Order: sequence, then structure tokens, then C-alpha cells
Amino acid sequence: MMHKTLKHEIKADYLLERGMELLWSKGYNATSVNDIVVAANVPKGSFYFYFDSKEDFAIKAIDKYFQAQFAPAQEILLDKTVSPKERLLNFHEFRCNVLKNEMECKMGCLACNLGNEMAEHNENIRKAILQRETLVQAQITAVVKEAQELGEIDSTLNAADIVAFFEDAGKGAMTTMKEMKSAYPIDNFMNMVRAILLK
Amino acid sequence: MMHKTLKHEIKADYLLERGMELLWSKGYNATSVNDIVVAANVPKGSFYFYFDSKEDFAIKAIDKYFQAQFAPAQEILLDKTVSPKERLLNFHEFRCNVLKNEMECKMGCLACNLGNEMAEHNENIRKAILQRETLVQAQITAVVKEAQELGEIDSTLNAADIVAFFEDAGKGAMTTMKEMKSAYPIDNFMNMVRAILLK
DNA sequence: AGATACTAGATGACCGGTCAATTATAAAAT
DNA sequence: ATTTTATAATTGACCGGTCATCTAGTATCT
Repeated sequence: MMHKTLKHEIKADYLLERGMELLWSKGYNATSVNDIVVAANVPKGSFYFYFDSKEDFAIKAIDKYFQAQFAPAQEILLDKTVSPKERLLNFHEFRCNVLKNEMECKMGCLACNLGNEMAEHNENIRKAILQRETLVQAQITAVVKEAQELGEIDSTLNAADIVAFFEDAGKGAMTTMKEMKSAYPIDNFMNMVRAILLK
Repeated sequence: MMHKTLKHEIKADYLLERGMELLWSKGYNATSVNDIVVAANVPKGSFYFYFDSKEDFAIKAIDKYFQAQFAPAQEILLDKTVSPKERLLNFHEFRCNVLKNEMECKMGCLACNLGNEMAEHNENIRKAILQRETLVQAQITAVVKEAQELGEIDSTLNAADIVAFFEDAGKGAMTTMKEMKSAYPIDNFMNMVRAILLK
């Protein structure tokens, strides 16, 4: 298992791609290894050649998720040609639109879903999610700080705290979105971003 | 199953009480019917005498959860001897303290947990949660409106929207609390309640 | 005796994970 | 260049165990 062939990487990646969707939509316990191999049209026995365990698969899927999902949003967040405040607006609008349009208000966020389901009873998955979310928040916080220092937005509240609060509000909005099967919580969140965070 | 005896009710209720804790902590798919009957020290075969199915059990557990958890908070929220703004403060502080002290930052909220895990794929559970959450929000909104009309708090934002936003923020804070294994998200939420909602 | 309340044990489906066997690839020998 | 040998990659069949649910019965009433 030392040196992995290209074919190996491609198949493992395809397994991850299809399996990620299942974990995202159905959660960890409701997604079986068999579901994953069937979705990727890969023989059952091969799964454990590509991955050590179902848990290992989930953690690699989380990694892929953050890479794939956050990368385009990050580009907007760090675009130096745009003012910090406007970047924050574009960043949040982009993420909300993805949730609303691409996901049809049904799936929410893989990390939140798995975090909610697994954090209490699986340390490896918990830490994988927490570590990546921490990185994301640090980047948003930096831009909020920038906007505060420029006087573009209110600076009575600590940047890290207000970012943590709004990230949590976004998480909760996704939960409610799934419960309501409606975009209202996301639209409402976006309005509050404009009215409070970017005030 | 027509006429239910007192003994029947008591046993069913005890099953619900112990099973609720399991659903709360481990979620739906990770809690087996066997786990529940063992926890309640009830004979294995009896489960389906008291409940139609695992789903039926979960819905009744959700009902019990809202009754048990919201009732004391509701009393604070509706206490007419206290001003609306102060009632909102006490209400949120009470709920946060429950999360921090009684739950050791580990379990969050049964409704959010099950909602996140099950909403997309189980309509009955989804509706059961949504219906009860809607009732709770309506009661909070009424008090916010009251406080706004008295000029105790800011009224630039629509009461229902700001309540929905803060309820979502609370949900997200619980998710993050579980991920971080820390009370920070809850404390941060409470600070924002004071700084924004009750401003 | 008959009805009702209750439960032990069984059921087939499915779970995550393993494994002996097969196939593809490469190295060595001719 | 072809055959032989050795190794790595891949696989369907299968493991013990657990799942939600049901059946067939026993106990407890009236």
C-alpha cells in the first residue's frame, strides 16, 4: 500500500466524491459502506483497500468537502481588489446562494450535519471538523477586523466573537432550513448579516 | 391496545423518559430499540406493546421533551410580574444555564439533534419538531413585541425575524458547543442576546 | 372460561469488516 | 522476444453480530 497508482487515486477520489454526497444527505449512521460502493459502482471488497475504515472514509470526505466547498468562497473573501466590508457581503451572499440554489434547501452543510450527529461519540470526526472550521473562522475574522479598523463596520464588538456568533447563526439557520424545507432561515440570516454584522 | 391502564401509562412513560435521554445523546440511528428497553429495564418484547414503532416512540419522546424542557422556561417567559425585557433576559439565561450546567456541554437539544439528523428523510419526525418549535417561537415573539412596544428594546427589526434569527443562533451555538466541547459558544450567544436583541 | 395484558424468543435483513482467491503488472530468466 | 516467476492490486463471498419488528405464547385479570 506504500506507493499508490494513479488509478488508485482516481478510484479512491471517486468513492469519496459519491460517498460525500451520501454522508451529507443521510448522515453517518444512515449511510452504509455498501451504499457508498454501490453509488460509486465499485466492488464491496475494494472499499477497505482504499480506506482503513468507515470512519477514515468520513474524515477524508470531510477534508474533501472543505476543499471543494470553501475554496470558491475563500477566493471572494480574500479578493484584495474589493473593500473588506463588500467582501464580507459577497462572501455571505455566495454561501447563502449555494445553500438555496444548489442544495434546494435540503442538505445543509456536511460538517454541521456530521458534527451534530457524531461529535459527542467520535473524537476523530469531531476534531477533523473542529480543526477545519477554526481555520475558516480565522480567515473571516481577519477580514472583519480589517473592516473594523477601516471604520467600515461597527467595532464595539470583538471581531472573533461576532464572527463566531454569526457562523453559529448560519449553522442554526441551516438546521431550521432543513426542518422547514424553506429558504426563509437563510434569507433571514442574510438580512441580519446586513443589518447587524455589516452595520 | 384500546384502553390503557394506569400501569400501562406509567411504564410507557418510563420507557419514554429513559429512551429520550438516549435519543438526545446518541441520536436516532445510533439508538437501538434494545438500548431503550435495557435502559428502562423493560422486557424486550414489550416495546411494541407500548409503541407502534421506533418512529412513533421518537415522536412521543420529542413531545415529552418539549413538555419537560420548555415548561419551566415558559414560566419565566410569561411571568407577568416582570417587565418583558427582563423576562427575555431571564428566559435566555435560564436556557443557557441548563445547557451549561445540567448537560455539561455535551448533548445540546434533542429537537435540534434529531431535526438535523432526520428532517430530510423522515417527514413525521420533521413535522413533529417543526410544529413544536413554531409554538415556542410564537411565544417568544409575543414578548419581544411587547418589549418593543414599551420601548424597552430596539424596534427597527421585525420581532418574528429577530426571534427566528436568535433561535437559529442558539441552535448553531449548541452544535458548536458539542464540536468544541466548550461553553464558549453559549456564553458568546448570551452576550449577543444582551448586546443585540436586548439593546 | 374467556378476554385482556404482557413478553420471550425468533426472524430475515442488513451492518462493518475480513479473507482466500483471482487478476494484472512487473521483474527475471531464457 | 518470449516465457517464467514474483509481487501488487483487486474482488465476491462471507463472517459474527445487531437491527427493527413480529409471532406465538404465557400470565393475569374478570
